[in-house]
Amino acid sequence: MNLIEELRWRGMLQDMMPGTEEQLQKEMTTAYIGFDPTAASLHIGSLVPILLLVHLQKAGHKPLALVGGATGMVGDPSFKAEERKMLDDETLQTNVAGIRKQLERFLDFDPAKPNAAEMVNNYDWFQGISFLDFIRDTGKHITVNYMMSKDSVKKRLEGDNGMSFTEFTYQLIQGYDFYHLYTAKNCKLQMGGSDQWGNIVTGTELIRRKVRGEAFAFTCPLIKKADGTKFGKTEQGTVWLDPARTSPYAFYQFWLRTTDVDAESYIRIFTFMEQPEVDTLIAEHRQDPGKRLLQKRLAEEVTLFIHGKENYDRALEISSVLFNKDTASLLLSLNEEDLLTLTEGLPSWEISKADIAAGKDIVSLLAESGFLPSKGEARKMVQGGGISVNKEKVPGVDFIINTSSLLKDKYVLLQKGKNHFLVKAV
RNA sequence: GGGCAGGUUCCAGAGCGGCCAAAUGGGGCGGACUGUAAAUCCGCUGUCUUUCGACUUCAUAGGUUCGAAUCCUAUCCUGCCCA
Repeated sequence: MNLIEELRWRGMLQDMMPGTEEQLQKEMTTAYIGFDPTAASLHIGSLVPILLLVHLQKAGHKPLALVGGATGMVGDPSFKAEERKMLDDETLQTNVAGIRKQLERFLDFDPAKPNAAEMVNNYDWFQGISFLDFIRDTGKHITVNYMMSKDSVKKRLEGDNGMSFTEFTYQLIQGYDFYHLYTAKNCKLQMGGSDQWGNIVTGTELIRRKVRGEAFAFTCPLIKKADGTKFGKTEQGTVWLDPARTSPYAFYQFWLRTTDVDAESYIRIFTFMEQPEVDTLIAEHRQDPGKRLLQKRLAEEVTLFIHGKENYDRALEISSVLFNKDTASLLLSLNEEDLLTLTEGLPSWEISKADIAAGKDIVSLLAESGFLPSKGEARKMVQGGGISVNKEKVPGVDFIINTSSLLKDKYVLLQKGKNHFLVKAV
Protein backbone atom coordinates (compact mmCIF):
# COMPACT_ATOMS: atom_id res chain seq x y z
CA MET A 1 0.00 0.00 0.00
CA ASN A 2 1.45 3.35 -0.87
CA LEU A 3 1.83 6.15 1.59
CA ILE A 4 -1.09 8.23 0.42
CA GLU A 5 -3.52 5.33 0.42
CA GLU A 6 -2.29 4.33 3.83
CA LEU A 7 -2.83 7.78 5.25
CA ARG A 8 -6.14 8.13 3.51
CA TRP A 9 -7.83 5.17 5.15
CA ARG A 10 -6.42 6.27 8.47
CA GLY A 11 -8.10 9.61 8.06
CA MET A 12 -4.81 11.42 8.10
CA LEU A 13 -5.15 13.35 4.89
CA GLN A 14 -6.68 16.77 4.67
CA ASP A 15 -5.31 18.75 1.74
CA MET A 16 -2.92 17.56 -0.90
CA MET A 17 -1.25 19.35 -3.77
CA PRO A 18 -1.88 17.88 -7.19
CA GLY A 19 0.92 15.58 -8.27
CA THR A 20 1.98 14.61 -4.79
CA GLU A 21 0.90 11.03 -5.10
CA GLU A 22 2.62 10.66 -8.45
CA GLN A 23 5.81 12.12 -7.06
CA LEU A 24 5.82 9.63 -4.21
CA GLN A 25 5.34 6.77 -6.60
CA LYS A 26 7.98 7.97 -8.99
CA GLU A 27 10.99 7.92 -6.69
CA MET A 28 12.26 7.94 -3.16
CA THR A 29 11.20 11.35 -1.98
CA THR A 30 12.63 13.45 0.78
CA ALA A 31 9.98 15.10 2.88
CA TYR A 32 9.97 17.24 5.98
CA ILE A 33 7.86 18.41 8.85
CA GLY A 34 8.63 21.24 11.20
CA PHE A 35 8.48 20.96 14.96
CA ASP A 36 7.93 23.96 17.14
CA PRO A 37 10.47 24.25 19.96
CA THR A 38 8.12 25.82 22.48
CA ALA A 39 9.22 23.34 25.13
CA ALA A 40 12.06 20.93 25.76
CA SER A 41 9.80 17.99 25.18
CA LEU A 42 7.34 17.05 22.52
CA HIS A 43 3.78 16.46 23.56
CA ILE A 44 0.86 14.47 22.32
CA GLY A 45 0.01 17.15 19.81
CA SER A 46 3.27 16.46 18.02
CA LEU A 47 2.49 12.81 17.80
CA VAL A 48 0.68 13.10 14.52
CA PRO A 49 3.57 14.81 12.73
CA ILE A 50 5.89 12.18 14.15
CA LEU A 51 3.64 9.43 12.90
CA LEU A 52 3.51 11.02 9.48
CA LEU A 53 7.28 10.86 9.33
CA VAL A 54 7.29 7.26 10.50
CA HIS A 55 4.73 6.26 7.89
CA LEU A 56 6.76 8.09 5.29
CA GLN A 57 9.90 6.24 6.21
CA LYS A 58 8.07 2.92 6.28
CA ALA A 59 6.92 3.62 2.76
CA GLY A 60 10.55 3.93 1.74
CA HIS A 61 10.92 7.68 1.64
CA LYS A 62 13.35 9.88 3.47
CA PRO A 63 12.08 11.90 6.43
CA LEU A 64 13.57 15.16 7.60
CA ALA A 65 12.59 16.48 10.97
CA LEU A 66 13.06 20.19 11.12
CA VAL A 67 13.35 21.75 14.51
CA GLY A 68 12.47 25.37 14.29
CA GLY A 69 15.28 27.12 16.07
CA ALA A 70 14.72 30.15 13.87
CA THR A 71 10.97 29.97 13.39
CA GLY A 72 10.64 29.45 17.12
CA MET A 73 12.03 32.90 17.56
CA VAL A 74 9.25 34.39 15.50
CA GLY A 75 6.12 32.48 16.43
CA ASP A 76 3.51 31.15 14.06
CA PRO A 77 0.42 33.35 14.00
CA SER A 78 -1.71 30.81 12.10
CA PHE A 79 -5.24 30.79 13.43
CA LYS A 80 -4.09 31.95 16.81
CA ALA A 81 -5.95 34.69 18.59
CA GLU A 82 -2.91 36.55 19.78
CA GLU A 83 0.81 36.75 19.62
CA ARG A 84 2.66 34.31 21.73
CA LYS A 85 5.46 35.07 24.10
CA MET A 86 8.94 35.23 22.73
CA LEU A 87 11.42 32.67 23.86
CA ASP A 88 14.91 33.70 24.63
CA ASP A 89 17.87 32.26 22.84
CA GLU A 90 19.03 29.98 25.56
CA THR A 91 15.70 28.25 26.25
CA LEU A 92 15.25 27.85 22.56
CA GLN A 93 18.54 26.01 22.23
CA THR A 94 17.71 23.77 25.17
CA ASN A 95 14.35 23.00 23.67
CA VAL A 96 15.76 22.20 20.28
CA ALA A 97 18.21 19.78 21.86
CA GLY A 98 15.49 18.11 23.91
CA ILE A 99 13.23 17.60 20.94
CA ARG A 100 16.02 16.28 18.81
CA LYS A 101 16.74 13.65 21.39
CA GLN A 102 13.14 12.48 21.49
CA LEU A 103 12.69 12.30 17.76
CA GLU A 104 15.69 10.08 17.46
CA ARG A 105 13.77 7.37 19.23
CA PHE A 106 10.98 7.15 16.72
CA LEU A 107 12.76 7.37 13.41
CA ASP A 108 15.55 5.35 11.90
CA PHE A 109 18.61 7.55 11.65
CA ASP A 110 20.97 4.80 10.53
CA PRO A 111 23.09 6.57 7.90
CA ALA A 112 23.75 3.30 6.13
CA LYS A 113 20.18 3.30 4.86
CA PRO A 114 19.38 5.37 1.81
CA ASN A 115 16.25 6.72 3.43
CA ALA A 116 17.78 7.43 6.81
CA ALA A 117 16.02 10.12 8.75
CA GLU A 118 17.80 13.38 9.37
CA MET A 119 17.39 16.27 11.72
CA VAL A 120 17.80 19.82 10.59
CA ASN A 121 17.59 23.10 12.43
CA ASN A 122 16.60 26.14 10.47
CA TYR A 123 18.62 28.32 12.77
CA ASP A 124 21.66 26.89 11.00
CA TRP A 125 20.82 28.52 7.72
CA PHE A 126 19.00 31.55 8.99
CA GLN A 127 21.74 32.77 11.24
CA GLY A 128 23.89 33.62 8.24
CA ILE A 129 21.21 35.55 6.37
CA SER A 130 20.95 39.26 6.97
CA PHE A 131 17.65 41.04 7.04
CA LEU A 132 18.50 42.99 3.91
CA ASP A 133 19.53 39.88 2.04
CA PHE A 134 16.34 38.23 3.03
CA ILE A 135 13.97 40.93 1.95
CA ARG A 136 15.85 41.38 -1.34
CA ASP A 137 16.29 37.75 -2.29
CA THR A 138 13.19 36.22 -0.84
CA GLY A 139 10.68 38.91 0.10
CA LYS A 140 10.89 40.15 -3.47
CA HIS A 141 9.20 37.03 -4.78
CA ILE A 142 6.08 37.04 -2.69
CA THR A 143 3.55 39.85 -2.61
CA VAL A 144 1.97 41.10 0.54
CA ASN A 145 -1.38 40.67 -1.14
CA TYR A 146 -0.63 36.99 -1.51
CA MET A 147 0.41 36.66 2.09
CA MET A 148 -2.61 38.51 3.37
CA SER A 149 -5.05 36.40 1.47
CA LYS A 150 -4.20 33.37 3.59
CA ASP A 151 -7.01 32.30 5.89
CA SER A 152 -4.54 31.82 8.69
CA VAL A 153 -3.57 35.47 8.44
CA LYS A 154 -7.05 36.80 7.81
CA LYS A 155 -8.24 35.63 11.15
CA ARG A 156 -5.64 37.76 12.82
CA LEU A 157 -6.33 40.73 10.61
CA GLU A 158 -9.97 40.59 11.54
CA GLY A 159 -9.34 39.97 15.22
CA ASP A 160 -9.00 42.47 18.01
CA ASN A 161 -5.35 42.02 18.71
CA GLY A 162 -3.71 42.87 15.44
CA MET A 163 -0.64 41.12 14.19
CA SER A 164 2.92 42.31 14.43
CA PHE A 165 5.18 42.47 11.43
CA THR A 166 7.30 39.79 13.04
CA GLU A 167 4.45 37.35 13.00
CA PHE A 168 3.39 38.33 9.56
CA THR A 169 6.86 37.43 8.35
CA TYR A 170 6.45 33.93 9.68
CA GLN A 171 5.03 32.34 6.57
CA LEU A 172 7.85 33.73 4.54
CA ILE A 173 10.41 32.32 6.93
CA GLN A 174 8.78 28.95 6.86
CA GLY A 175 8.46 29.19 3.11
CA TYR A 176 12.16 29.84 2.94
CA ASP A 177 12.83 26.70 4.93
CA PHE A 178 11.15 24.65 2.29
CA TYR A 179 13.05 26.48 -0.42
CA HIS A 180 16.32 25.89 1.38
CA LEU A 181 15.67 22.20 1.89
CA TYR A 182 14.54 21.90 -1.69
CA THR A 183 17.81 23.28 -3.02
CA ALA A 184 20.14 21.89 -0.36
CA LYS A 185 18.65 18.46 0.20
CA ASN A 186 16.41 17.88 -2.76
CA CYS A 187 13.47 17.84 -0.41
CA LYS A 188 10.34 17.98 -2.51
CA LEU A 189 7.57 17.46 -0.03
CA GLN A 190 6.36 19.18 3.07
CA MET A 191 3.81 17.75 5.43
CA GLY A 192 2.11 19.22 8.44
CA GLY A 193 -1.12 19.89 10.25
CA SER A 194 -3.86 21.48 8.21
CA ASP A 195 -3.29 24.77 9.99
CA GLN A 196 0.04 24.86 8.23
CA TRP A 197 -1.41 24.65 4.74
CA GLY A 198 -1.06 28.34 4.07
CA ASN A 199 2.54 28.45 5.20
CA ILE A 200 3.40 25.34 3.25
CA VAL A 201 1.90 26.63 0.06
CA THR A 202 3.92 29.81 0.38
CA GLY A 203 6.95 27.54 0.38
CA THR A 204 6.03 25.75 -2.80
CA GLU A 205 5.23 29.11 -4.36
CA LEU A 206 8.62 30.45 -3.39
CA ILE A 207 10.32 27.41 -4.89
CA ARG A 208 8.39 27.90 -8.11
CA ARG A 209 9.24 31.58 -8.38
CA LYS A 210 12.85 31.49 -7.27
CA VAL A 211 14.09 28.42 -9.04
CA ARG A 212 11.14 27.31 -11.15
CA GLY A 213 11.06 24.12 -9.13
CA GLU A 214 8.12 21.90 -8.40
CA ALA A 215 7.45 20.96 -4.82
CA PHE A 216 4.59 19.13 -3.17
CA ALA A 217 2.67 19.09 0.04
CA PHE A 218 -0.09 17.48 1.98
CA THR A 219 -1.57 18.10 5.37
CA CYS A 220 -3.20 16.05 8.05
CA PRO A 221 -6.41 17.14 9.77
CA LEU A 222 -5.95 18.58 13.22
CA ILE A 223 -6.98 16.18 15.90
CA LYS A 224 -10.14 17.25 17.62
CA LYS A 225 -12.30 15.63 20.16
CA ALA A 226 -15.88 14.97 19.20
CA ASP A 227 -17.11 17.49 21.72
CA GLY A 228 -14.97 20.15 20.13
CA THR A 229 -12.60 20.66 23.03
CA LYS A 230 -8.87 20.66 22.72
CA PHE A 231 -7.08 17.42 22.20
CA GLY A 232 -4.14 16.52 24.36
CA LYS A 233 -4.91 18.38 27.53
CA THR A 234 -5.87 17.04 30.91
CA GLU A 235 -6.48 18.91 34.11
CA GLN A 236 -2.80 18.42 34.84
CA GLY A 237 -2.11 20.20 31.60
CA THR A 238 -0.31 19.02 28.53
CA VAL A 239 0.39 15.34 28.05
CA TRP A 240 4.08 15.10 27.28
CA LEU A 241 6.07 12.36 25.65
CA ASP A 242 8.85 12.77 28.18
CA PRO A 243 8.25 10.25 31.00
CA ALA A 244 9.76 12.71 33.45
CA ARG A 245 6.99 15.19 32.69
CA THR A 246 4.08 12.82 32.18
CA SER A 247 4.50 9.42 33.75
CA PRO A 248 3.81 6.42 31.52
CA TYR A 249 0.92 5.65 33.83
CA ALA A 250 -0.63 9.07 33.30
CA PHE A 251 0.07 8.76 29.62
CA TYR A 252 -1.67 5.40 29.46
CA GLN A 253 -4.61 6.78 31.39
CA PHE A 254 -4.96 9.65 28.97
CA TRP A 255 -5.64 7.26 26.12
CA LEU A 256 -7.75 4.93 28.18
CA ARG A 257 -10.16 7.74 28.92
CA THR A 258 -10.87 8.38 25.28
CA THR A 259 -14.55 8.56 24.46
CA ASP A 260 -16.19 5.97 22.24
CA VAL A 261 -16.62 8.36 19.35
CA ASP A 262 -13.04 9.52 19.39
CA ALA A 263 -11.58 6.08 19.93
CA GLU A 264 -12.64 4.89 16.50
CA SER A 265 -10.68 7.57 14.73
CA TYR A 266 -7.77 7.59 17.17
CA ILE A 267 -7.08 3.91 16.78
CA ARG A 268 -6.50 4.51 13.08
CA ILE A 269 -4.41 7.61 13.52
CA PHE A 270 -2.31 6.78 16.52
CA THR A 271 -1.58 3.10 16.05
CA PHE A 272 0.05 1.14 13.29
CA MET A 273 -2.60 -1.55 13.31
CA GLU A 274 -3.66 -2.83 9.91
CA GLN A 275 -7.01 -2.02 8.45
CA PRO A 276 -8.66 -5.47 8.77
CA GLU A 277 -7.68 -5.75 12.40
CA VAL A 278 -8.93 -2.26 13.12
CA ASP A 279 -12.23 -3.00 11.42
CA THR A 280 -12.72 -6.15 13.46
CA LEU A 281 -11.85 -4.40 16.67
CA ILE A 282 -14.25 -1.55 16.00
CA ALA A 283 -17.01 -4.01 15.21
CA GLU A 284 -16.37 -5.87 18.46
CA HIS A 285 -16.33 -2.68 20.37
CA ARG A 286 -19.68 -1.62 19.01
CA GLN A 287 -21.15 -4.92 20.11
CA ASP A 288 -20.25 -4.22 23.68
CA PRO A 289 -18.85 -0.76 24.21
CA GLY A 290 -18.88 -1.28 27.96
CA LYS A 291 -15.87 -3.54 27.64
CA ARG A 292 -13.87 -0.62 26.33
CA LEU A 293 -11.89 -2.86 24.00
CA LEU A 294 -11.01 0.01 21.74
CA GLN A 295 -9.76 2.26 24.47
CA LYS A 296 -7.68 -0.48 26.02
CA ARG A 297 -6.06 -1.40 22.76
CA LEU A 298 -5.49 2.20 21.81
CA ALA A 299 -3.84 2.97 25.14
CA GLU A 300 -1.77 -0.17 24.86
CA GLU A 301 -0.49 0.50 21.37
CA VAL A 302 0.38 4.11 21.92
CA THR A 303 2.01 3.53 25.30
CA LEU A 304 4.07 0.70 23.85
CA PHE A 305 5.18 2.88 21.01
CA ILE A 306 6.22 5.79 23.16
CA HIS A 307 7.33 4.21 26.42
CA GLY A 308 8.04 0.56 25.66
CA LYS A 309 6.85 -2.74 27.07
CA GLU A 310 8.11 -2.43 30.60
CA ASN A 311 6.48 0.91 31.20
CA TYR A 312 3.28 -0.25 29.60
CA ASP A 313 3.08 -3.29 31.86
CA ARG A 314 3.61 -1.14 34.88
CA ALA A 315 0.99 1.37 33.78
CA LEU A 316 -1.46 -1.44 33.28
CA GLU A 317 -0.73 -2.88 36.69
CA ILE A 318 -1.11 0.45 38.44
CA SER A 319 -4.35 1.06 36.61
CA SER A 320 -5.80 -2.26 37.62
CA VAL A 321 -4.98 -1.63 41.25
CA LEU A 322 -6.48 1.82 41.23
CA PHE A 323 -9.56 1.21 39.15
CA ASN A 324 -10.66 -2.31 39.93
CA LYS A 325 -14.08 -2.84 41.43
CA ASP A 326 -13.04 -3.93 44.85
CA THR A 327 -10.04 -1.75 45.22
CA ALA A 328 -10.32 -0.78 48.85
CA SER A 329 -9.72 -4.29 50.06
CA LEU A 330 -7.40 -5.07 47.17
CA LEU A 331 -5.28 -2.19 48.27
CA LEU A 332 -4.93 -3.66 51.73
CA SER A 333 -3.89 -7.01 50.35
CA LEU A 334 -1.09 -5.65 48.20
CA ASN A 335 2.43 -6.66 48.95
CA GLU A 336 5.32 -4.30 49.36
CA GLU A 337 6.49 -4.77 45.79
CA ASP A 338 3.17 -3.87 44.22
CA LEU A 339 2.99 -0.81 46.34
CA LEU A 340 6.41 0.14 45.15
CA THR A 341 5.18 -0.02 41.60
CA LEU A 342 2.43 2.37 42.53
CA THR A 343 4.93 4.79 43.95
CA GLU A 344 6.78 4.96 40.70
CA GLY A 345 3.79 5.81 38.60
CA LEU A 346 2.03 8.29 40.82
CA PRO A 347 3.04 11.73 41.92
CA SER A 348 4.04 11.56 45.54
CA TRP A 349 5.18 13.46 48.57
CA GLU A 350 7.02 12.54 51.72
CA ILE A 351 6.14 13.25 55.29
CA SER A 352 7.82 12.12 58.48
CA LYS A 353 6.33 9.13 60.19
CA ALA A 354 6.20 11.05 63.44
CA ASP A 355 3.86 13.63 61.92
CA ILE A 356 1.51 10.91 60.82
CA ALA A 357 1.68 9.21 64.17
CA ALA A 358 0.70 12.49 65.79
CA GLY A 359 -2.37 12.60 63.58
CA LYS A 360 -2.66 14.81 60.56
CA ASP A 361 -5.91 16.47 59.52
CA ILE A 362 -6.91 15.72 55.97
CA VAL A 363 -7.18 19.33 54.89
CA SER A 364 -3.63 20.22 55.87
CA LEU A 365 -2.29 17.07 54.35
CA LEU A 366 -3.95 17.75 51.02
CA ALA A 367 -2.65 21.30 50.89
CA GLU A 368 0.84 20.73 52.27
CA SER A 369 1.53 17.81 50.00
CA GLY A 370 0.75 19.98 47.03
CA PHE A 371 -1.95 17.63 45.82
CA LEU A 372 -4.40 20.51 46.12
CA PRO A 373 -3.34 24.13 45.83
CA SER A 374 -4.62 25.47 49.15
CA LYS A 375 -6.40 24.61 52.33
CA GLY A 376 -9.47 26.46 51.14
CA GLU A 377 -9.49 24.36 48.03
CA ALA A 378 -8.90 21.19 50.02
CA ARG A 379 -11.76 21.97 52.36
CA LYS A 380 -14.16 22.60 49.52
CA MET A 381 -13.14 19.40 47.86
CA VAL A 382 -13.64 17.35 50.99
CA GLN A 383 -17.00 18.99 51.62
CA GLY A 384 -18.03 18.27 48.07
CA GLY A 385 -17.27 14.60 48.60
CA GLY A 386 -14.43 14.58 46.12
CA ILE A 387 -11.67 13.17 48.28
CA SER A 388 -10.89 9.59 49.17
CA VAL A 389 -8.17 8.11 51.33
CA ASN A 390 -7.09 4.58 50.47
CA LYS A 391 -10.17 4.34 48.28
CA GLU A 392 -12.58 5.22 51.07
CA LYS A 393 -14.43 8.48 50.83
CA VAL A 394 -13.44 11.06 53.40
CA PRO A 395 -16.56 11.83 55.48
CA GLY A 396 -15.72 15.37 56.58
CA VAL A 397 -13.12 18.08 57.01
CA ASP A 398 -12.22 16.95 60.52
CA PHE A 399 -11.01 13.58 59.28
CA ILE A 400 -7.63 12.67 60.74
CA ILE A 401 -4.90 10.62 59.12
CA ASN A 402 -2.87 8.57 61.56
CA THR A 403 -0.80 5.42 61.69
CA SER A 404 -3.81 3.22 61.10
CA SER A 405 -4.27 4.85 57.69
CA LEU A 406 -0.87 3.67 56.53
CA LEU A 407 -0.65 0.90 54.00
CA LYS A 408 2.23 -1.41 54.81
CA ASP A 409 3.12 1.06 57.50
CA LYS A 410 4.32 3.49 54.87
CA TYR A 411 1.86 4.78 52.30
CA VAL A 412 -1.34 6.76 52.17
CA LEU A 413 -3.23 6.87 48.90
CA LEU A 414 -5.05 10.14 48.37
CA GLN A 415 -7.57 10.56 45.62
CA LYS A 416 -9.41 13.40 44.02
CA GLY A 417 -11.85 12.18 41.45
CA LYS A 418 -9.87 9.93 39.16
CA ASN A 419 -6.57 11.40 40.19
CA HIS A 420 -4.37 9.62 42.62
CA PHE A 421 -1.58 10.84 44.78
CA LEU A 422 0.71 9.01 47.13
CA VAL A 423 1.94 10.19 50.50
CA LYS A 424 4.98 8.35 51.83
CA ALA A 425 5.77 8.27 55.49
CA VAL A 426 9.49 8.13 56.14
C1' G B 1 -0.14 63.23 13.88
C1' G B 2 -6.00 63.82 14.20
C1' G B 3 -10.88 61.58 15.32
C1' C B 4 -13.72 57.58 17.35
C1' A B 5 -14.36 53.10 20.21
C1' G B 6 -12.17 50.18 23.83
C1' G B 7 -8.87 47.72 27.93
C1' U B 8 -13.45 43.89 33.86
C1' U B 9 -12.09 37.96 37.34
C1' C B 10 -9.52 31.36 32.84
C1' C B 11 -12.44 33.07 28.17
C1' A B 12 -16.65 35.72 26.19
C1' G B 13 -19.34 39.50 28.18
C1' A B 14 -22.67 42.58 31.82
C1' G B 15 -22.04 46.34 35.41
C1' C B 16 -21.38 52.80 34.82
C1' G B 17 -21.02 56.14 42.60
C1' G B 18 -22.87 52.34 47.84
C1' C B 19 -27.14 46.32 47.53
C1' C B 20 -19.92 44.35 43.60
C1' A B 21 -15.44 39.50 44.74
C1' A B 22 -18.54 41.76 40.55
C1' A B 23 -24.80 39.27 36.47
C1' U B 24 -25.04 35.65 32.55
C1' G B 25 -22.87 32.09 29.32
C1' G B 26 -18.69 28.99 28.28
C1' G B 27 -14.68 26.39 30.21
C1' G B 28 -12.46 23.94 34.43
C1' C B 29 -12.90 20.87 38.93
C1' G B 30 -15.92 17.70 42.02
C1' G B 31 -20.51 14.70 42.95
C1' A B 32 -24.79 11.47 41.30
C1' C B 33 -25.81 8.06 37.16
C1' U B 34 -22.58 4.79 34.04
C1' G B 35 -18.52 1.56 31.11
C1' U B 36 -12.21 5.30 34.14
C1' A B 37 -17.58 6.71 27.76
C1' A B 38 -21.46 10.15 26.13
C1' A B 39 -25.84 12.72 27.61
C1' U B 40 -28.30 14.61 31.93
C1' C B 41 -28.77 16.61 36.80
C1' C B 42 -26.35 18.89 41.30
C1' G B 43 -22.29 21.65 43.80
C1' C B 44 -17.74 24.62 43.61
C1' U B 45 -14.86 28.10 40.68
C1' G B 46 -9.97 35.61 43.65
C1' U B 47 -6.62 34.49 48.23
C1' C B 48 -6.58 33.36 53.44
C1' U B 49 -9.92 31.77 57.23
C1' U B 50 -13.95 26.45 60.97
C1' U B 51 -18.33 30.47 60.80
C1' C B 52 -18.29 35.66 61.42
C1' G B 53 -14.82 37.88 58.57
C1' A B 54 -10.09 39.77 56.68
C1' C B 55 -7.24 40.86 52.47
C1' U B 56 -5.97 41.73 47.16
C1' U B 57 -8.53 42.50 42.29
C1' C B 58 -12.04 45.52 37.21
C1' A B 59 -4.86 48.39 31.99
C1' U B 60 -1.12 51.84 35.14
C1' A B 61 -0.31 56.11 38.34
C1' G B 62 -2.51 59.87 40.80
C1' G B 63 -7.08 62.67 42.28
C1' U B 64 -12.49 63.79 43.71
C1' U B 65 -15.75 61.44 47.43
C1' C B 66 -17.85 59.21 53.86
C1' G B 67 -17.60 55.54 49.78
C1' A B 68 -15.05 54.25 42.92
C1' A B 69 -14.79 48.74 38.38
C1' U B 70 -18.07 52.90 38.01
C1' C B 71 -16.47 60.33 38.16
C1' C B 72 -11.76 63.45 36.95
C1' U B 73 -6.41 63.87 35.19
C1' A B 74 -2.15 61.86 33.10
C1' U B 75 0.23 57.58 31.08
C1' C B 76 0.49 52.87 28.52
C1' C B 77 -1.82 49.35 25.23
C1' U B 78 -5.48 47.71 21.27
C1' G B 79 -9.00 48.19 17.27
C1' C B 80 -11.37 51.24 13.52
C1' C B 81 -11.41 55.67 10.50
C1' C B 82 -8.77 60.09 8.54
C1' A B 83 -3.81 62.18 7.41
